[in-house]
Order: sequence, then C-alpha cells, then structure tokens
Amino acid sequence: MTHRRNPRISVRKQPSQARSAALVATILEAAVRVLAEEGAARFTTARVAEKAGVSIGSLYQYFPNKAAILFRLQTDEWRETTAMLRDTLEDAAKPPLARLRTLVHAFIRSECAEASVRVALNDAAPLYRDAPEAVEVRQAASVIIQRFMREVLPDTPDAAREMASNLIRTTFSAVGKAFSEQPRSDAEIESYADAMADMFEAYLIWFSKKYNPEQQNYDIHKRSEPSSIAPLCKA
Amino acid sequence: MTHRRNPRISVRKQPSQARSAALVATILEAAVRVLAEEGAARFTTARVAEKAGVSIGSLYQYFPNKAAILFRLQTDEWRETTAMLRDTLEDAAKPPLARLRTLVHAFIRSECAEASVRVALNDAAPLYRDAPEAVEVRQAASVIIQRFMREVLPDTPDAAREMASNLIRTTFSAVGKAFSEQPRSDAEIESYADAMADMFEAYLIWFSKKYNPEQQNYDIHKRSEPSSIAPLCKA
DNA sequence: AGGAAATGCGAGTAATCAATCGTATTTTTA
DNA sequence: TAAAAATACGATTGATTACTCGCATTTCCT
Repeated sequence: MTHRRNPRISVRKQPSQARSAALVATILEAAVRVLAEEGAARFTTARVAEKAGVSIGSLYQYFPNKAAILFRLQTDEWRETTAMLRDTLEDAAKPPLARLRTLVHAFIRSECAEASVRVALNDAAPLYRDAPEAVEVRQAASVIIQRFMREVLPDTPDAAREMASNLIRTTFSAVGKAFSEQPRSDAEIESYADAMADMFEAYLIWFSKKYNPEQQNYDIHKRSEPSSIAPLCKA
Repeated sequence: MTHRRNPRISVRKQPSQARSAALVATILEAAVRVLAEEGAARFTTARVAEKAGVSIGSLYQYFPNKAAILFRLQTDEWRETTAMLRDTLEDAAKPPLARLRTLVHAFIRSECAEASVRVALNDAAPLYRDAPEAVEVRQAASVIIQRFMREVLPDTPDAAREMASNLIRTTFSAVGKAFSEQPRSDAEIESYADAMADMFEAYLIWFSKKYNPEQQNYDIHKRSEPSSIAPLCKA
C-alpha cells in the first residue's frame, strides 16, 4: 500500500446523470464484495474497479481516494446502527428493560450478519478512526442511551448515570465486535445476546437499588422476561 | 505493503553469541518504539532496523518476516496478561469479588499504559488473528476464569456458568481495548474500572440468586467494597 | 444536427516495501 | 595463529499500490 501525504475523506463530484449514479452504486457493491471475499489487506482500488466492471479512472471520478470508499461504507453502517438504536430504545410500547433486551438481540444479530464485511471494515479502521463523523456517531449513541438511562434511573446522580451509560455503550459495540469475529450459529447468537442482556439488567437493577434502597419504583425490578440460557449455549 | 505468498510466523535462527542476543533485544525495543511513534501503517522492517541502528540484513537473520516481529511482541504481551489474570484471580487471601475488582483495575490500567503500542499492535492484528497461539491464549484465559467462576458460583449448571465466563472474558478484553483507544486520565481509569467491576459483580450476584433463590451462601452477596463512581467520572 | 458538457477509459508514473544475497567483519575453534 | 563459523551489512530486486492524465465515448441542450 502506498500512503499518500494527506488523504482527504470526502466526495470529489456528485453524480448527476443516471449512469454515473448507477456507477457509484456499482462501485460500492463491488467494494463490499471485495472486503468480504478478499479482506481488508487485499482491498485495493484496482480490485474494486475490476470487480465492479469499471475502470480505475471512473472510480476516481467519484471517490477522491481509497479511504473515501471505505469511509462511505462505514458511515452507511453507522447510520443504520444509530437508527436501530433509537428506534428500539424509544419504542414506548414496551417496558424499558424489554427494549434493552430487544436491542441487544438485534444488535448482536446484525453484527454477525455479514460478519466478514464488518471485520474487514474494522481492520481498515485506522483510516478513519479520528474522523469527526466517528466522534459524532459516538456522541449520538451516547445521547440516545443517556435518554434511555434517565428514563430507567430517574433518581440517580447525573455523573454516575453517565458513567454507566458510557460503559453500556462501549460494552455493546466492543463485545458485539469481538463476538462477531468468529462465525456463530443462530443458537449461539441468541444465547449470547440473552447473557449480555442479563448482565445489563442486573447492572441496572443494582444501580437502581443503590440509589433507591427502599423504593420499589415502577417495574424496573421486574425483569423483562425469563432468560433461557442453559439449553442453547456452547463453549 | 507487499504481501508475500505464505508468510511464516516463526524464528529463523537462535542467537548464540552474546552480540546477536543483544541485537534481537535491540530490534524488539526499536519495534516497540516504531509502533508507538509511527503507528501500525508505518511499521516497516527498514524503519525498525534504522531505529535499532542495525542493518536490514541483520534483522532478517533473526526474524523470517515482518509479521514475526509483531507476533513476538503480541505473544510477550499475551503471556504477561495471562500471568496477571492467573495471579490475581487465584490469590486466595482475598474474597472472590475483591479479586475480580482488583483484576479489573489492574487490567484497565495496563491496557492504558503504553496505549499507543497496544493500539498499533491491534491494528496489525489481522496478521496473526488466526495463529494457533491466539486460540491457546483465549483458551488459557477461559480456563482461569471458569475456575474462578466455579468457586464463586458452585451451584450453577455448567453450561450457564461457561456462558457467563465467556461473556465476562470477552467483555474484559474488548472493553479494555476500546476504552484504551483514547487517552485517559488516572481518574477516568479508576472510575471506569470501578463501573466495570460493579457491572460484573451485579451480574454474578444476580446469577447466584437465580440458582440459589433462598440460600445466602457465603459472602457473595456482600459486595467487595463500596464503589465510588460519582466524584471521579467524566463524560 | 451539432456543439458542449459529462462521463468513461486504462496505460503509465512515482512511490513504497518486503525480502535476498554476495560480501565484509567479528568471534570461535583447534 | 589460521581456518572455520557466526554475524553484520546494505545495495538491489521484484512486486504491489494509489492515483493521474490525455483521450474516447456518451449524453444533454438548443
């Protein structure tokens, strides 16, 4: 890999005609396939162009450099994940801990789906680890989780609650990432997600009791649903 | 980066004279410095040799390829971490949950110390992710944690306990890694470690109650020590 | 239609890097 | 001390890669 001095992560040109819009889509699809089939180390502009059936020159008309392609894929994924986070945690129809459990399952499942692409994207992470968008995404996730936490633990000092929010957010993404690094069966995914949700619930309930030792305020002490770990887990 | 067909991760030759042993040590020290100061992307054999004040030829006398240098560094670190895990969790002088809390603190602290080297090593991870040594290390850690868990939760089905052990092991390493990716103050480190220990304790206590609803068996329900989250945490 | 603008092309360029190999130097051995 | 063995050296090789630029083709506009 030849590293350019100041690789800029941005767009070079907006496709205006229909054919060029299709070309951008084709390139992105090819990029996903290259990542999944060849891995991050073999992700080259030439290979993407070839797999897309497009010339390198055309590729560089719409992406200023290699990192921009990867960044685009990562950004799209971030957007999806943030939407899922918001939709699930703010679904007022369900009790809070049930929402959290649902989220854990959905998140782990989505991490494991197309795991090869995600792992490869992650291997390419140094290319955009410090991008402002990365910070914004973490920020957005923090806000959503903190809002959820305020709902679940209303009578808790802000500082302590924020610390807990951050721990949960980090555990979410870091453990999801690590877990999906190896291929997993559906059964493994469900039982692992249940275990993770159990851990979060136990933590939140303990937290709640710590700041409201007597009060049995609404149904937080009622677990969302019985978790069935034993029948499904594997070493 | 030019990728050779079948890079082998092994040693080429054992240094026999004193000067060559010193040379190997010098190279490893230089490698650490290159990783810390330049990052994984700029980690090249030439740069390592130069920073070590040694010729490339000499470097290749003792390391068959670039990956072998990184692998050696990673292996050394794995060894240290495993030793710490074992020493801390098997220290019979303390009650179990206190040991766990100590471990969390020690682990997070060590992850944050020399964070730049660790992050860079991690960026190079695809080079040895599938090495048998990596599997062995995970295995060893699993055994230690499971032994600890058997002590803490003796009356729990094996399958459920193993699942919990794996979750805790993964959370440990994944969250530690993620947390140390950004520079952290001592205060942040301590309060984060406390929060993580709180979460583990809450999970284990919940686990214990689940399988022994009535029994107040030994002191597991006694938390190891009051955690002081609020005064130290930052967003 | 016909000129202009947009799009598409891919050989070529410059740079980087892993790893080798023939030679020079130092240490060990006998 | 002299030959042999070990160690050190670094210019060189071959391979890969990101990205450019001049030209060809297609589409748009009037």
